[in-house]
Amino acid sequence: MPTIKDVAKMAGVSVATVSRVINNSGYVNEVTKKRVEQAISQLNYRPNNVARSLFHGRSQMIALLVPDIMNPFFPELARAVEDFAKLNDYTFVLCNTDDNPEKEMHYIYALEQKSVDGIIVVSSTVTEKSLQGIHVPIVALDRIVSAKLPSITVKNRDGARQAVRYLKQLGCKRIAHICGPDNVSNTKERLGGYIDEVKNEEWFLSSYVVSGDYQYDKAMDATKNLLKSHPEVDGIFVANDLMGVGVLKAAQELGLKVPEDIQIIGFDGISLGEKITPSITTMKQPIYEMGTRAAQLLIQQINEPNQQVQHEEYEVTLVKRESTK
Amino acid sequence: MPTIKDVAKMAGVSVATVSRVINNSGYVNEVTKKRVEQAISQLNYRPNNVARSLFHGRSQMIALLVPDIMNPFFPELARAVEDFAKLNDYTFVLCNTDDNPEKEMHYIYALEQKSVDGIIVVSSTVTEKSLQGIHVPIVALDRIVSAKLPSITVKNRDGARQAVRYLKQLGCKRIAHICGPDNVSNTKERLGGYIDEVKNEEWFLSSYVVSGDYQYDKAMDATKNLLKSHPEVDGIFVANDLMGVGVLKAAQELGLKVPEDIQIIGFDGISLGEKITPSITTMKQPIYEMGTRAAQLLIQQINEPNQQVQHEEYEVTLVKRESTK
DNA sequence: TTGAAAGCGCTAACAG
DNA sequence: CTGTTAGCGCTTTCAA
Repeated sequence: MPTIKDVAKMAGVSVATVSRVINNSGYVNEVTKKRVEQAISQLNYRPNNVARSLFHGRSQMIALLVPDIMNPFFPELARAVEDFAKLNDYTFVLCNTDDNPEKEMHYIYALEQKSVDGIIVVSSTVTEKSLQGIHVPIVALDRIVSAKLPSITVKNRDGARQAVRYLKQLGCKRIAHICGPDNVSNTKERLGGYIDEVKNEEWFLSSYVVSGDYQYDKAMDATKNLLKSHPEVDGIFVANDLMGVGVLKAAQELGLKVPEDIQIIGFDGISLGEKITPSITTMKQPIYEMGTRAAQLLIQQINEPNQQVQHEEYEVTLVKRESTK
Repeated sequence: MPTIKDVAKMAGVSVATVSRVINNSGYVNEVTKKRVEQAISQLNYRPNNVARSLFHGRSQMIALLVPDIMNPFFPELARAVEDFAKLNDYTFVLCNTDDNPEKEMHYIYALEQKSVDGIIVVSSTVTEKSLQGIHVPIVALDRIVSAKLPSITVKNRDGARQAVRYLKQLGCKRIAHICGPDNVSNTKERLGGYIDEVKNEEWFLSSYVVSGDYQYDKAMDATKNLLKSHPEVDGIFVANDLMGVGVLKAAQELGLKVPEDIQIIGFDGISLGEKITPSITTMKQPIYEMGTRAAQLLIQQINEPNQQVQHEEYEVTLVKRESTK
């Protein structure tokens, strides 16, 4: 790999001049500029970004930490962040944390030590305390981490209420809820919305709420158990679409017809939900918009570190599909 | 952020000694070591990796470039690479290229300029020529890029033949094929395998082959058209599982029962294939193993640059599920 | 308009 | 066992 010195030598100038040409900064004679440019292209020179980062203390790189790269929700989010990053000349990288606090902190440390300029985290284990000593700007996405961290989320409670009301409106008499892991902020909110709507129903039982941990497998198992012990359930509000697919599978394996015997409504609006049969009715988050906005907020933070902390909440919208009547 | 100097000052030693402590290299008195360690923890010092990278010319980071992060096949692959990277103390990052040559080269350049130690690419647009002037070790995964690049792939042709033979064995009389984009190496191989098995059948028509571009939407549309003009088709070999889901959807929208009216077999073995109903019979690739092996090969390359170029081909295995009888 | 030189934070001879 | 120093490749004063 040629360095700036090689270029300087070849062009018969100093490295400072080459630097000026590369960065289009300061004065440089048109003629020498041409000479330098020629040397650059002849040597196929590309500046070493590590050296640049060392000097500037930044790397023009941002990262997104997601808990589960296999849940399509996160790749969709990643796409948005990536696009916005590219538009703003940031290199984008994606890291998978398994919602494992150690992996999470490992990445955050590693990235900061690489002078990453900012990090967007989807996390339920990062805390204000664990972030002490971290200086990179961080934005929380999808889940609230701390009041001190800017965040982009949706109106989970609202969305959940809408979902449950819709099931009622469709005639469901016994509505259950498959929720996420209880340490995730949006699990609580979605569960809260469900409870709001059912707590005064005389049919409501606390055993109508079971956890699927935001995972397909667990949701499927949980649903089978639920429906075996509570065959009267005729509607399920599922806290995310991935689990929704599992609930569907469970229902079908138990010989139940969807939506005739049991109606299902999910949350997220991932595209997988419409790819399958029956397609899943869902509370759709503006995924792309959220990812974009998180990236935008992050870049703002990077450029002006002492912004006011913002918490933005997006609306979710009901998308009617085949898993409901 | 404290630097090595701050630590040195606080501990009353030179930066060299601090460096020795950090890296556990050379001799250092137990007592001074303790002092240094104390200073480190008091200052919450973490070495600046950019400076290290600049010195060493490497970053302990590897990257994976995938064409479509929304196709679950790639996240699954990514998981494997990530795990192996972590085991070997490499930071892992994932980049999405959309199979867009510019994005691909952009990433490759950007990563090389960041002193990334190695790159695994799933690509159909990178060529030997476009890689001129690139010095990072590269390993091709899933698709062959050039004879000069080590690669990890599967026996696509073989797998395709097995798939088609299985459909025949199940009684299919007219078997169609939904293939991938024609610039991808494995599209040709899978198509080749299909052709091998059907070219001598008197029923075979070239219009039984249509492209779905490895995308859900396109595969669905293509299948609808296919089945409208060729209602006699009773079996489809689909070049990947994601398209398989689309084919399923198309069949169902046309009112066809799977597998009663039409049987479907996919390729890849992504976990989505078993999550849906009916689950998709498929030719399963050893995804995790392949990702792991690619990472291993890459790290070998990094450590000993002039290895012999290896091309490894894994077997695929038939996994019978509900989309076939 | 250009060059010399300091320095970003770290490591690795080399000398003591 | 420890410190001094050069240098990784680049940018940016400061002088000329």
